[in-house]
Amino acid sequence: MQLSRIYNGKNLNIQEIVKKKSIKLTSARKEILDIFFTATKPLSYEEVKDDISMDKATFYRNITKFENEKIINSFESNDKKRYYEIKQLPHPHFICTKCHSVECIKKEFEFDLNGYKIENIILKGKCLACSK
Amino acid sequence: MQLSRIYNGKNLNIQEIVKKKSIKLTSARKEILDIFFTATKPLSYEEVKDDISMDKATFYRNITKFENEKIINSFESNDKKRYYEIKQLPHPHFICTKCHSVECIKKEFEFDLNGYKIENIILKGKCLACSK
DNA sequence: CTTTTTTTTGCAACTAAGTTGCATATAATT
DNA sequence: AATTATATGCAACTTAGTTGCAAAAAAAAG
Repeated sequence: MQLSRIYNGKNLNIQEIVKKKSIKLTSARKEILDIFFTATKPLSYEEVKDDISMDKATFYRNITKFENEKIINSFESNDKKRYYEIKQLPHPHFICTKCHSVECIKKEFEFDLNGYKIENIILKGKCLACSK
Repeated sequence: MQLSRIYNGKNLNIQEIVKKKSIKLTSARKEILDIFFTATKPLSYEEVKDDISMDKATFYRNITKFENEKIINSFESNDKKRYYEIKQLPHPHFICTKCHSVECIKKEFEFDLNGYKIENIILKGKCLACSK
């Protein structure tokens, strides 16, 4: 189990992060955080359910807690599912309207709407494979 | 009932548009198109249901048809609802993560991801009222 | 370390946006 | 006007996510 990773520019482990947020580190929460810390893209419940041992109610309740504590970030896709990722430096996401794949975009993107606070940018369209 | 509007740069009326797409012009479809032609922002089924006389099955089936015919465009919001608008020149949308309001953004944007075909840009964050 | 209190978990039942099957109604075609 | 094709309403269904509740696990108190 990988317990540490770059998080907001600092190399922290799960215990430290959770401690800072005063969340009890239960085994269910360890499982969830471990999966999302090692993931390279946002994942839905469907994509992780076979790798976790808890009930879906527990998964969703913990995810909600992590979101409130700003450890996890989420957004809706076209496929009616919600996708979750560890909150890192803000970056755009791409969602394919054909195959519903979700990717992180490394490229810089700036968009200034004065007065509005932009938290996430989602680009929708056809991914590399689907636009051929 | 407003039956014409600028559509893809041309001033067409509903009959002409529907004719071009070879869709039967039923009264349910007229109702739907009229609402979306006069709307100034994307709307969900919930927001229009009191202004239409058809069953929700009919609404969704027709919306799906309009999407296939590229008359209507849709995207998912944070509130689990789908939002629909008449397909016009591509423009970004803003979704408030607090009050769930949906707006069209007039401001120009450009984002080039080579190989990817971008169809819609969705900015998520706090709207003017909610970021105070 | 044992008891009490607080938080978390699993289970099952629920919610709500959107979908589907089917018989009937409406629109377009002949 | 009759025929054929398509659209509609209704009710039943689907499914991601939520909620109530009793049991289990942690933490706090004694």
